[in-house]
Amino acid sequence: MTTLGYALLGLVARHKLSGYDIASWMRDPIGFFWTASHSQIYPELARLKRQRLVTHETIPQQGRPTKKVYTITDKGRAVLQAWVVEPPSERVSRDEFVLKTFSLWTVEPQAARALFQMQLELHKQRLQLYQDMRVYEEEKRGDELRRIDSPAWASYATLQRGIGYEREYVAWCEWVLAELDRAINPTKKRVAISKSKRK
Amino acid sequence: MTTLGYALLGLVARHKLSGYDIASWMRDPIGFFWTASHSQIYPELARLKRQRLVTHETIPQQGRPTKKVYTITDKGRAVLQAWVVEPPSERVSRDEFVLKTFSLWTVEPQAARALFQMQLELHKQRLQLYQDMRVYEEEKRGDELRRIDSPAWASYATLQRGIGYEREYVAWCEWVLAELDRAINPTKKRVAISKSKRK
DNA sequence: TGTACCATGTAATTGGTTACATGATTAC
DNA sequence: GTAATCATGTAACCAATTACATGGTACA
Repeated sequence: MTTLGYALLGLVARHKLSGYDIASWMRDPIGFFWTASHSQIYPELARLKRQRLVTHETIPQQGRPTKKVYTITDKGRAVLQAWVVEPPSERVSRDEFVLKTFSLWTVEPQAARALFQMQLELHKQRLQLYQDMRVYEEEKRGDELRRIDSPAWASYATLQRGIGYEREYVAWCEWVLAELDRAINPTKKRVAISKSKRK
Repeated sequence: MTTLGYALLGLVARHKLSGYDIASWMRDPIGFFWTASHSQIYPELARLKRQRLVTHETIPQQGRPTKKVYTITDKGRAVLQAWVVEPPSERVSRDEFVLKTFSLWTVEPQAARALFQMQLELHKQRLQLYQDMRVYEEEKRGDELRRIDSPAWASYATLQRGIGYEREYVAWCEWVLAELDRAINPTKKRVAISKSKRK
């Protein structure tokens, strides 16, 4: 079984979904840390079906291609549960941007600054988005978010991780920018820039 | 050019290194967010050489295989610099553990607890390690860490990211554990468990 | 008339991991 | 003796991305 397989099981354990539906969910990363495209999803669903971890109904439609709607089987649920509680195989989380930072000493501070400014904006935006999602979920789900056996709670837990991740990324970008600024305006005892000091 | 190629350029821009040396550095992730094994490194070095981005001296040794020590070329440095300031292609950072969390609602709270406890310890350890490294670097490098055109500063910047990442991961694990505990000891107004409250 | 959405697949390519292959030296 | 370190490579496999392939409906 591949990790993608478990991702798909995790989705069909929640809802009946077609391959197309799954592909739409996974265009944005599910749980904020996993994506896949339809070209990976369709063959994987076929594999899951051969292993009897999912079944599907074939639903003919008027004026649209026939679709297959997948459901998890008891065997599938058991396999999913076994995987969930298994300690994860720890692979490095690669981050191209941090790798760039590793060689940041080779470039002009001004260019580095522009780069980090962009990245800061990107992560600020995502953070804002996730925080809005949190507010929305809290309002919409209410008590469901306190039941750890509800899918809503699990999604909320991954959302928390997304928020923490982005918040930390933002803070790090700001730290690097401050370092770069220190080098760009050489020590003139920077006074009263407090306007941009939005903390 | 592949991202790995730039990682190698970033290393040989700092020191003269053999393929073996590079493989040793990259067993642990460089910049805390990139690894590679020798089977990937040797062919990539050959490719970089064909493109004249690196050169090597062949160094025969007594009682050891001849080694090739690589250096970056001017062309290589130019290519590296151009890549560094280029905005990164944004790929999702996959995290199998967060994906497991997405399906955590399907399993027993006790099993989930054990899982998160393990993960918490793991990230606490890494955090401690990184923090020790920071102290060590600060003592050893001193003023070099204030010069943004020094490799030491760049490494320090990536270390900061590693620390932030792990600190946030720890906080998130603790949050999930608190949630799980809330469900495990049903609302008995948890009093005086303060012994295990190590904050 | 062209773009977006619904719907499902296969093929080619790239990047990364694991395994295969060889062989001397040093330290326990 | 046996494991770890030094030293370099190739081959096989797997996962993920990008491209190829088809075709109707809805909407601006």
